[in-house]
Amino acid sequence: MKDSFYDQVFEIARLVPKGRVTSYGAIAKALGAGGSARMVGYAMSNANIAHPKVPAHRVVNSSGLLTGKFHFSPPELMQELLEQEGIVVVNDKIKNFKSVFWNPLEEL
DNA sequence: GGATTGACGTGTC
DNA sequence: AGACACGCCAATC
Repeated sequence: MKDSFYDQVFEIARLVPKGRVTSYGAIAKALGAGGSARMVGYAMSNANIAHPKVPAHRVVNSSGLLTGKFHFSPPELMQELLEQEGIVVVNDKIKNFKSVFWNPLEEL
């Protein structure tokens, strides 16, 4: 499954710069999938076992909420990684989300 | 090959 | 502000 939708999602996810985050919808749009934001998230389920590793912690929902944190080995890992990159997370959501948001469409 | 599913998104109530 | 509903679309069963 190399040319599947998943791999495209992984690619974009890997392109997210350190200290920045993006949303599922943004990735979907960057892929031209538009409304298939759910697929992006669904694909990230494989991110845990995907190689090379995918910085899934840099991908959140449109509200900057860490929706998928419970999918990490330790759920708190997601926030940990984000904070390590200088991203402030409060109450499971990213602070200054708009400031750290990385738009794939603008970079690609 | 139809039905189910989902780490979403946007709009309403 | 918080809860609920519907739409979208590909992968999996």
